[in-house]
Amino acid sequence: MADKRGAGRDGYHHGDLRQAMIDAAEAVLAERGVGGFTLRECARRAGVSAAAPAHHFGNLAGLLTAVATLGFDGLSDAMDAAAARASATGGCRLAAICRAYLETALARPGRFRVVFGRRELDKEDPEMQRAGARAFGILVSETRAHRAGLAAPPPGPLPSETAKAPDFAEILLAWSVTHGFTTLLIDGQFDFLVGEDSGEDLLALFSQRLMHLLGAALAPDAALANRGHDG
Amino acid sequence: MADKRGAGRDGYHHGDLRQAMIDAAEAVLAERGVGGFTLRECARRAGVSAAAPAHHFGNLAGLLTAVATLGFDGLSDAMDAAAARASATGGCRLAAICRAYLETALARPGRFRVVFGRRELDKEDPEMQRAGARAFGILVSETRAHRAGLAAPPPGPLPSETAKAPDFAEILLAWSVTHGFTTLLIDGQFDFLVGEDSGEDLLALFSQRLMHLLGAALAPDAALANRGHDG
DNA sequence: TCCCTCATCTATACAGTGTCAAGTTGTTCC
DNA sequence: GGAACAACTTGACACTGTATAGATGAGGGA
Repeated sequence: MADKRGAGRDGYHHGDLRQAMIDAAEAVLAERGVGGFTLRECARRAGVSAAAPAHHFGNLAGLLTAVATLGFDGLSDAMDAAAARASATGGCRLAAICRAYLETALARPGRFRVVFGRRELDKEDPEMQRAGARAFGILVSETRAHRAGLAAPPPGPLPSETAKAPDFAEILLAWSVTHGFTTLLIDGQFDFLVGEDSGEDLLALFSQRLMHLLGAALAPDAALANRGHDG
Repeated sequence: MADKRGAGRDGYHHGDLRQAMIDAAEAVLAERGVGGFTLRECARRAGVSAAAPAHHFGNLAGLLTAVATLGFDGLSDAMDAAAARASATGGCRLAAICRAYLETALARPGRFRVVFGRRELDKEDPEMQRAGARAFGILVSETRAHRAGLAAPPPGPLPSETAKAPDFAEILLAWSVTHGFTTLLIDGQFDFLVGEDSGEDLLALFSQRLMHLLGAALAPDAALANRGHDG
């Protein structure tokens, strides 16, 4: 007999508390942000005592790690879809995944902040490691294919095995500019530069300039031109 | 009569609690990171009750805002010094300040994380607004001078008044790549790419590639070459 | 000299947090 | 049907940030 608490809740046992906690966590993150995130509040929304989640997640870090895993996979899914769309329309795949990275983070800032270290996570968790490796693998293979002038990355060995290739500096720079722009935008660091309402303009500007930047800095011959400057 | 609690502590009153709290905050940040930061722990180290700091900082956010102000000014000082050094040795000023940004963050990761939004700050605080505007002003003027082919930025109006200039996209990208690289490096997101001990190599690599990237993407003619790509 | 004022600090209390130990409930399997 | 076990509750603990009221000492005017 499901009472009004929601489907699956039929008395003492919840039914699917793990999923309910994750849903509640996402809702709390969306409403109150990372700073206002609380394990007890999530348990309250799932209609369960404060100690109940411990059986599924161990502790607070465990729940956040599950959210971070979702975040990584959300990034990967969005990047994959964007790359496929770009291939279909003849656009640049690398620019498309960078823009997808930014848009995904903008759609769920709280989740994105959980992924990128704003609170303690369990970095040994195998599921999260898999999701993280998958997301980074997309960045690696797409950057490499872009530099090689290929239409799309060929199927090959796992990215983590080939990550120490000599061109990983370009991969890091492509990721850095995307991640940096995303982080600064989400954290409102650009607010005193542009009005609140011009977020769309900023996004379009990013895409446009990013194209040029990627084209100029990550071209196949870029790694060979080694100038003698000093810092 | 100063007892063993420290200079200036002569009984009921502390003497310079404000500075002592800031020092304690920096120490706690260095030891335990942002996540382990606690107002009560700082008060404990300053040899003072938990409620004492309220009179100087209002609340926890007030103390963190003071630390963030220090962080902004630390960034500004390091960038100014690096730019002057670059001018003296004939190096690229923009690359020098980007590298200084990275090195300053690496030297005090906890302080850097406080500056960039890992915990609640008082964004209306005038001192912090001044420090933030100063740091960003350096980035703006140096990027603009770099793009104009000048040896150094000329004295002119306040950067905040001219920030909406048409070339602010390039300023944002230069900041983004530096900030993104810094954030990812500090948060250990590159750890599975490179070994723990090769931080120096990564820093050198960053400087070298950054030079090329800045040269290619932020050259004076870069803004004019507007290709018809679509995201 | 005394006393008054006021910023500074202490003591105490309160609601809220994460986590642990022990007990309760329901399911599943023999 | 009973046993074993996972899932959940209850109650407690140490800890947090913050509010309030009271204690302390420094400085200024008479």
